[in-house]
Amino acid sequence: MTSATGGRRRDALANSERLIAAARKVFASGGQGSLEEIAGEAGVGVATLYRHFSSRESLTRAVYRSIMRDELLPLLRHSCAQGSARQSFLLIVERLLELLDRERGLIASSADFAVLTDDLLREFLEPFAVLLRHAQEANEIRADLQPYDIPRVLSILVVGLSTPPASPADRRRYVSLVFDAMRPDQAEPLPPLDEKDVVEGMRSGFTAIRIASSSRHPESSPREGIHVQPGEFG
Amino acid sequence: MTSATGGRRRDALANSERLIAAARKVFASGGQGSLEEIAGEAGVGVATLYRHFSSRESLTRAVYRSIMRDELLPLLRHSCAQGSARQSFLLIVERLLELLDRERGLIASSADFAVLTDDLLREFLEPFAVLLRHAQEANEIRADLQPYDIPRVLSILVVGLSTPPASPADRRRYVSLVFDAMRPDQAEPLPPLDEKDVVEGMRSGFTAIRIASSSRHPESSPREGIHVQPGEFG
DNA sequence: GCGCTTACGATAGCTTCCTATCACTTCCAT
DNA sequence: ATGGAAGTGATAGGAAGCTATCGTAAGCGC
Repeated sequence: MTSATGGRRRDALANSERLIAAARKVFASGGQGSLEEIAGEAGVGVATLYRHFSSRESLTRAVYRSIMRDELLPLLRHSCAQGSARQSFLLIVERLLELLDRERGLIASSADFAVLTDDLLREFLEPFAVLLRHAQEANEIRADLQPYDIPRVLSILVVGLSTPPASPADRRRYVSLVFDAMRPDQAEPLPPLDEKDVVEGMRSGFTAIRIASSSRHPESSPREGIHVQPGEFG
Repeated sequence: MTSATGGRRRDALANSERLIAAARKVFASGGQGSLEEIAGEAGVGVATLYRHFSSRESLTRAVYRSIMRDELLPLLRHSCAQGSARQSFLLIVERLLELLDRERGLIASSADFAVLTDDLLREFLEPFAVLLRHAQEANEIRADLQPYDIPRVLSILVVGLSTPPASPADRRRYVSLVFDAMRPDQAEPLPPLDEKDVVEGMRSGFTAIRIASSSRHPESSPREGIHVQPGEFG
């Protein structure tokens, strides 16, 4: 039981990563590609692909997570250290939209791109919560927004402006529109969040940022989660 | 060439409608159902299904359109005659969300539910434009929103709150949030719409409400469009 | 009513995703 | 270094979407 790798053999771990890299490459070429093609690109048999990822959806999720980890995590680390928190959210949405614009294959490969995006953004709940608190303390964002709202709103925006793909101008327009709704001087107090969501958010998001949505997708393995040092974003 | 039916034989037209009804029934039972199952339910062979609908996506689109026509059109007719236009938009989103909550099968059957929703809502551009103008004249909605924005914003909301399905409380919350962004006393003027969209909207939406997005889905036949009497919503 | 056109059912076959099996190889703890 | 656990490729096969064909039936213009 090699603690760092979750007890998996080194070759298995390597194959897993090669599969994700291969899928990422195939997706980047525009199409979703057959699973055989992806397995071939990774230099393994299709059976091995299925051993690591129970379905196309599962592989796609891993790829998406890998992209988010590479692109979003640095951005978040940087944002927390400095700058307007409201601006950071803007940056994150725009960055995400921009990179998804080049990832039509990934989107095509997702059976449910919206659910995927929502799940993955929820894994960033802790850093989002920190950013939100900063923004609210600076009176940049309305006080009745709660941490759980952030991944949800971001995913609604990202999905809504990726499918169908919006032009850069339209992206700016609708992102601005929604961000206008987050101003501190709002017209009406928001209706409350569903209690269930809040509780779930607290439980799965704040203690340790792993898979926030394991209940919806039990096959997802925790070892594939996005890992954030607890308290790193304070 | 029987003008009203677009020159199709009566039995073919009937089969088309039976197929839509059958699919609607199968979808309502929760699953997406195999196409053979749907064809069986309609009492026709699977080849006939493909003769009328080139793919599952095409059939799903027809079902979705049929639902929208049945549910949304009366609501729009009623809204235009009376009441707050802003309230009408609210009603439409909520109505749509409510009925989609019972249509998980339809959603599952859509390869791209977001594109479908966006396309279909765009077919209502004219009545939306009328409602918007009323709302703006009554200073209920910010003046820099344009007709084309309405279907887009509505589809973003509807899709974002249907996948993953949001609780009624969450739906109210996020609908309220976005509608707050549409208030007349907005913080910042919106960045402009993409010119291309505006032009396309004008061309395909305002002259005659048929298929607003024929360029993206050429296989859609005009005869299946949602028909609105020109000028009915004024 | 008649004949042409259109639409039909049945069926066979292709592709992709996915499951399952099995003999063989690689890794790793001891 | 070695035995056993973990991992692997190859492959066969099933389900579903989709295409294509063909002989037959039904609608429609005349």
